[in-house]
Amino acid sequence: MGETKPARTGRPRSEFCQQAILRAALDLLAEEGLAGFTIEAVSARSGVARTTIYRRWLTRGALAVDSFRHAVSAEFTLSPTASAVADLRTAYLGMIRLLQGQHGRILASILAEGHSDPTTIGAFTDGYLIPARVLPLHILHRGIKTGEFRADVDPQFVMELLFGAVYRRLLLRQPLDEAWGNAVFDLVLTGCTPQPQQASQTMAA
Amino acid sequence: MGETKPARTGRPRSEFCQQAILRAALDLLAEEGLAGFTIEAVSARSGVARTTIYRRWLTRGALAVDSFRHAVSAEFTLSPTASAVADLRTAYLGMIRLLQGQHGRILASILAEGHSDPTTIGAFTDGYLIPARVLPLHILHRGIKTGEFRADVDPQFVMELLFGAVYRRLLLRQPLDEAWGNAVFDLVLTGCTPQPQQASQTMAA
Amino acid sequence: MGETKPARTGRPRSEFCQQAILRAALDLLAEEGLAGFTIEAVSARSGVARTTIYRRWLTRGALAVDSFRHAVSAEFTLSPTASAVADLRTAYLGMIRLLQGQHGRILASILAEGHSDPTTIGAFTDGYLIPARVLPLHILHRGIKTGEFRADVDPQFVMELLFGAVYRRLLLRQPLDEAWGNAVFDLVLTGCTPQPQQASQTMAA
Amino acid sequence: MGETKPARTGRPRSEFCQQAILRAALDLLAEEGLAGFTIEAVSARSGVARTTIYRRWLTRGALAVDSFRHAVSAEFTLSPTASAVADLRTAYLGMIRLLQGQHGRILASILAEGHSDPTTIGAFTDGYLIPARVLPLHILHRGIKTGEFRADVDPQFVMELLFGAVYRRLLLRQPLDEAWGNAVFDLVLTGCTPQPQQASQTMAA
DNA sequence: CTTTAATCGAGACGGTACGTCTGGTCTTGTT
DNA sequence: AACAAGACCAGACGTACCGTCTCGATTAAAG
Repeated sequence: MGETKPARTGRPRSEFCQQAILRAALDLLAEEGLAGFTIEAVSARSGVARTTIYRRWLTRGALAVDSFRHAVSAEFTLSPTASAVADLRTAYLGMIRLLQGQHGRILASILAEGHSDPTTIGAFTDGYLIPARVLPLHILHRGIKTGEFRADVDPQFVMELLFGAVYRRLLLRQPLDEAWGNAVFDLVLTGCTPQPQQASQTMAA
Repeated sequence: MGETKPARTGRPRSEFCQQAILRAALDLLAEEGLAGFTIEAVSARSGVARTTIYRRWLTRGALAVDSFRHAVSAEFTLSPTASAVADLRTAYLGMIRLLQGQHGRILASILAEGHSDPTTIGAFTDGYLIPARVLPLHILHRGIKTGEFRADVDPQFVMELLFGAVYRRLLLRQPLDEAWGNAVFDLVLTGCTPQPQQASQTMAA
Repeated sequence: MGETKPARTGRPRSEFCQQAILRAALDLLAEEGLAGFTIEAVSARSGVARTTIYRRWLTRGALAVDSFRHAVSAEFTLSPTASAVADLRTAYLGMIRLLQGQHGRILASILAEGHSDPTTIGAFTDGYLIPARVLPLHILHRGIKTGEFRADVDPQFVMELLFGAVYRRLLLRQPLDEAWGNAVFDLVLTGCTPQPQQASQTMAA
Repeated sequence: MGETKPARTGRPRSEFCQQAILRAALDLLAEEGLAGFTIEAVSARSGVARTTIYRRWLTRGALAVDSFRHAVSAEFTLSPTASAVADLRTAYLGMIRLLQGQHGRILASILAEGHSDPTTIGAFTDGYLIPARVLPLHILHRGIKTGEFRADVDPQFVMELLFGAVYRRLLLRQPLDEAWGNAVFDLVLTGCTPQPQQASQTMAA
């Protein structure tokens, strides 16, 4: 990888600094949101010089995304069952549970920051969204094969609906709870499962 | 109204300034997003003194929300037809069409700003969301009465799903197009219309 | 006078306002000096509208000078004795006593303000200094006639020395006390009274 | 000195900036007095960022005093003669000559600023007045020893009278000229030199 | 007994400067 | 090289007053 050998010579980067910075960034994002999430503040809180942070992250957003990944990583392990629907629901509710606390606030920060800085959403998409989707997409594809889901269902599209509702609540500072998550899941699922008669045709008429 | 007599005395506020400020704010939000949306910049662009802006809006977010309302107001007129479903779809697609351009960018700005400033989402909810929902909610209630929608459908919840997907795309800078809008609408609708057999029960099993 | 008929018609100016403004101005100058002496503050404290103050005084300095005059006026009555020197000393010490408190602070304000605004020192000179000097100058002239003072003494110059020392102490925030005042008076007097042999000639040699 | 090692680390302060700021401050004070002497203006004129100025001087007055010192420093060299009186007169007239131009205006600015800000007069006293007095006080003490001045003369007090008159003229915007300076000096001197008979006793009587 | 004309309170308005905060860059010496 | 420390430029923040202006509401004397 190009990443493995960026610096062969000179003093190596301190792993200790890395941890201190990510920790401080995470705390600040959780406590005060974007407003308090300032390179200056991260530096002060972590005890690492400002220069060091700038050297490692080009933008505030990149640091935020890395902090989020650092916090969420290794949170997920899922033991698959026979039912793809059940597995998906478990994964979805797990995510909602996670986002109820600090992590939801941080995710919202990233989305907000992304509005002014395209590279942030790039980093978020590539660094988190896509990897995180591998598992649920896999479940969906499995379900399509077993017939639990309709064949014409677009897995990406399903994810979009499921999480669109979540993002909206996060940004509007409305609470996420499991009952609500189940309701969202149920409604979306209804549109994904095989049914005797297609409803949408009638409507378009 | 209680609003008509807030200040009987003193020099009245200039309506000209009001327009100039809202216009400038709108343009800046559309062109540069939150980053360029600075009171200083609004002042410079509108030719109105900074103090005058501060006098009228307590926060940047409040100004953003007002700009958005000012721009969107009187965009909507809907001639109802016999079908509640068709009316709702028309309204939804109309909104999507509107948000494809500048207005989408501005709405995203408001959501982003709202992350750091709770009053902004308050202003957005009270000043825009709730009033704007009156019409679609009315359509939904009508549809429930006529049996086009299932009786146990929560209109608020339906709106949440429909627009959650939209907000998510706006924030992730993904394009809104009508085909996509129709697909969202179809899927959500499937979960709202009467069906021979309830799907979700089977699934939860 | 040109002053008696500036406005024959219309609503006459309120004497009550005049008093309230001068009072408030005086208090502010005494309490906070020039820094707190703001038209806004005078307005707030006096309860009189800002416009009204601007209508009556063209500059801040003019108001300050008027306040000082208003406060000092009618403080002085002097019953002359046989000795011009004694009368002058009495007047001088009386002035020092007066300037020990608030009035000294206010006088310093006027001098300070005058630095940035020439009209203020004009107003001070014409409105206070010159009238206030009439009495001491009269005493000095009397003393010259009686031979208590040397014939070649310039009364204005004597006043300058006596009060230069006072102004200096006021501006450098050093205390004025009567012992000091007496010392100043004695030293200056030595240079004004007839003496057997002229000292200064020897010195210049 | 404790001053030599206040900050060993970090980027050292730019001497170039220091000079540019002091120069600009001096020019502004001379040209427009306190009114135009604004941190903003100093920054604009010197080309140095506002923050840099704030970092180095806590108050406007402190900067003014430093500017004055910077301008006056190394103006004075005096070659002592046999006569203490002559030396003192030379020093006094030298100072008056210096204060006739820009420097007088600047000194007045400092006194004026000092009225609202005690730290300014503190800085002025400690940073300029006291050091500048060393030489004349020395002359006076010498003169007392040699009998040119009376033994009971207080040197500080003499200086006070000499310069009180100067300050007064500066603040009242009256011109300083050498003839006047000589007259002040003569009069004050008369009170300091040995005389056949004490005048003040007669007066108090 | 109306005009008439100035005063008064209230507050909007365009400015200017304040002092603070953060961003990003740079220049030191130290590790 | 990386790192800590901190100077530096740039620019927006929100506040405080400035002096001017527009209102409507008083208030006396003149018509």
